[in-house]
Amino acid sequence: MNRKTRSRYEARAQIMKALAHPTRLFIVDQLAQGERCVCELTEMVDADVSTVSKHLSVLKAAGIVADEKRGVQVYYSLLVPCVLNWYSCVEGVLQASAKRHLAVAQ
Amino acid sequence: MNRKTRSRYEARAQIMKALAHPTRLFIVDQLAQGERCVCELTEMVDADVSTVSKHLSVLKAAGIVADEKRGVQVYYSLLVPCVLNWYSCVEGVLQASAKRHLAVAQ
DNA sequence: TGGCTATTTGGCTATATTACCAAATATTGG
DNA sequence: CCAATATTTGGTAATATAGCCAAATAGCCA
Repeated sequence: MNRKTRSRYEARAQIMKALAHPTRLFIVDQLAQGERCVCELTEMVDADVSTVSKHLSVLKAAGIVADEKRGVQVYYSLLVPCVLNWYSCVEGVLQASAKRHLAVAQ
Repeated sequence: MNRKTRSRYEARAQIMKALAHPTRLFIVDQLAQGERCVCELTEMVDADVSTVSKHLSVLKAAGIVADEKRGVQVYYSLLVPCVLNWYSCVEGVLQASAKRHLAVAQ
């Protein structure tokens, strides 16, 4: 793997990494239904505001969400809805794994 | 977010995390073209065999690849080709980010 | 059997990530 | 301006991840 190839895969991995966290996946799901401010997300997630804020900054840095300040609140919105299409695949993996574990147990 | 919801998102994140590494993404791409043994992948990746082996075990634990021992070699194959569909979305994010950076630079 | 090759596992260190708290910043309204 | 609220940032401790080396394991063949 040469340098150019490696950096391409690193860029991709960076984006995947931004999504590879339960709280961030949850946030993305919420934003799929419409924009939300940090306070709303914080209440839904049930973690410290600073924690949620940092999760949002990770998603923003990856280019997955956008933020817009309105008054004292900051509203986040989903910039790339196509990530939602991944779920069917992820669920497929989960179900296949479940089946496999079942088979092993028999 | 209640316990059940959280564990569902954790399961999903686990799978995403397994893919969120440049080397593992590269490996998945190679396996998309057909099964490969650890030694072949090691040569392509250019890292220690033990490192590649561990990456493969992460992918296997997530249910993304399967392994089959044939003689002294172990061949890995892609169990879930649908992950390849994610690339178009990832590339979209990357291009959008590039555009945004360009716009900021102006 | 004994040596050779392929792979995995254990151990270790360096680095990255996460979560919380506390403090800083920004905006609104009195 | 001051107080109150929303958000971000800095600091820190706990945990997770990644890479390498060395050692263990497994199969093949002379």
